Amino acid sequence: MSTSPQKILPRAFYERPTLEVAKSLLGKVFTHRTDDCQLSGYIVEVEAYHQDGDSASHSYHGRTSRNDIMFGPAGHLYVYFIYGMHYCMNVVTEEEGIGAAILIRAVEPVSGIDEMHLNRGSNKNLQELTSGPAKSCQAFGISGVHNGFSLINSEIYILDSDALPDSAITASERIGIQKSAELPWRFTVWDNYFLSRNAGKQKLAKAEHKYFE
DNA sequence: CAGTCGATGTACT
DNA sequence: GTACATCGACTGG
Repeated sequence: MSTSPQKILPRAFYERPTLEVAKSLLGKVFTHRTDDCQLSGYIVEVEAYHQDGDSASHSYHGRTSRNDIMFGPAGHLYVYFIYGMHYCMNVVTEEEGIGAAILIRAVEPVSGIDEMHLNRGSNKNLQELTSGPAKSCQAFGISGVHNGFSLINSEIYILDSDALPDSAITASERIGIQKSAELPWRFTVWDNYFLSRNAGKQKLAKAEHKYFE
């Protein structure tokens, strides 16, 4: 771990091709600074969504009131409500006018873990805290009120970190979708303990911190 | 373990 | 009406 002060990722980081941003988001430190504490964790699983050729994307059929944030400037949070009870969070990519974003599906907790337990409710083990998109939102206290928040100058931001080696990153099909299901636009930190699902047939090893020391 | 299924609100056809 | 970028409780082996 570097000893230099950690830097908030600038807008230029997000204003790039979505698949590049998705891969380079792995290992970065998602952070929500609240009045009481700082919730943070390494991003270990993401999925890319784009208006071009991706019928699973909320933006595929054009701009609406729900997906409006996806078409706005990069570096903002797109939060949506799903299945009547859950929130999922995305980071908006590409230049303004293009509807693209990256779903944050799993995080490895770093700080504020006690607060995450409170946010998630009782009787959860550590792995259950953030091993899914709606779990991560709940653990980090993210909900619909945060839709459209800037990741550049608000209490929600992502800190830079050293890039992971390519050998640590796995691409696979996205989870929980029917359309465009063949696109390999899910990116994971290989074998991380906090993934929402196992990437393959391998037994899920308790390998957190493997790439983050 | 793996598979199934109900909960529950909103966007969109 | 129907589908939905999910989760957790429950079943059976």
